[in-house]
Amino acid sequence: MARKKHSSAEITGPRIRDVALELFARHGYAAVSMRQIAEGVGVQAGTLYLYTADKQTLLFDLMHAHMQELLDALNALPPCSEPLAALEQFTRFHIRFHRAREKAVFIAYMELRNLETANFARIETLRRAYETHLEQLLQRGVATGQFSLPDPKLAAFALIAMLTGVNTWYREGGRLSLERVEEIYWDMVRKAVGA
Amino acid sequence: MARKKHSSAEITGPRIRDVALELFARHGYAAVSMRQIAEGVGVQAGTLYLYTADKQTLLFDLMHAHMQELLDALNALPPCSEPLAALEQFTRFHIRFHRAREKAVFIAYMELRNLETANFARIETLRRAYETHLEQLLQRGVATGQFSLPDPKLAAFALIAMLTGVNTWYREGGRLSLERVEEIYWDMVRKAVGA
DNA sequence: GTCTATACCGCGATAGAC
DNA sequence: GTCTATCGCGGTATAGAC
Repeated sequence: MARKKHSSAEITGPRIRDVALELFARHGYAAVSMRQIAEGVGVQAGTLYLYTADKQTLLFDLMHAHMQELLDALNALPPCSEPLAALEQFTRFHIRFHRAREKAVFIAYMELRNLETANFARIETLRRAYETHLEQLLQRGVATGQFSLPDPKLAAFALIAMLTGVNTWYREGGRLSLERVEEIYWDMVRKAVGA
Repeated sequence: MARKKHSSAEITGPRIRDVALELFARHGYAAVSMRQIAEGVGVQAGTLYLYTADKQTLLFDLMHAHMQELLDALNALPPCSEPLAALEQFTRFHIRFHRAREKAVFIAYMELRNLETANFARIETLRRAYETHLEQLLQRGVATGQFSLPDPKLAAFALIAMLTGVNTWYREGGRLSLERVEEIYWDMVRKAVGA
């Protein structure tokens, strides 16, 4: 069976990234060794280097894939020209997307300082694109008079920080369903922009 | 001069904490070595162990001192029974206090996972006390009918995340003064609670 | 109180057998 | 494709001289 020849290789690459994501999120990039990752995958440490150039590249690839997925998902949302409806869509999307990727989100925020300069710049560019999307949405609402905001840029920062904060306290099976959390946060977002 | 005998000891302890704060904030606890801290202080690595039991204790002491200072400063604010005025006072206090302690704040949020279980529990207790203070303030405003909030606990989480987020983008000498930033955030906070 | 020296360990990464 | 073995380095922490 010639097919068998490459089957484990096709599995090992993604497995390495899964294990690294888990361990980096739990203990932090600097605190996790390549040997630990290898143990989680079930291979020897040297084997990792068949799939990644080095530890830094492994971190960058995880963060880059996450940010790219975030932007792709944002752009895949149904178009929505009405500012208030667009803001509600963004709010619910942000909470759901980030909630479903708790580990990747954690890494994307916490491990920025462990990226080498060039890698850092690439991730920051993607993050800025996301922030700018919200900022422009808010500006449209201000232009139509539906929102009342002294500074749309700061408002974008403030809202993103507020919404991402859900990840720090939300636990599956807790007091509130995620749907209910979306409702409560949307209520605060709507009021905060003066709509 | 017998006084001289202990003078350097009285200086070295705080110096170690200053340097550790700086390095932990910049590179992360796990990425910083005791040798680096010693070099920053200007002593040999072994000397650090005259002032701290180990690296973990050094981290815990920094975080604990920060959280204790935060609560002490909060409790030292002039009493304010009127909910709207109290919320404005809290908003401005939070932004100013956190802005003035950028490094300690960063560590207090980022290095929680590097604390051993017992140390983690102690820090979490202090953090919860701070959150509860805001939650109860919001509840008073709901009780008087001045605030309109579906869930004061979530609102407390949301507002703290939003306000702490200032630290991620604010830079001295940037487009806006801190006083102006306080105004803009207070405007959003006031609206978000339905006041 | 600070130094030098060092024990002991685990790190990232590579070489070469199979 | 994965293994074993290893290089060279740097980690935390301690011992003992001064």
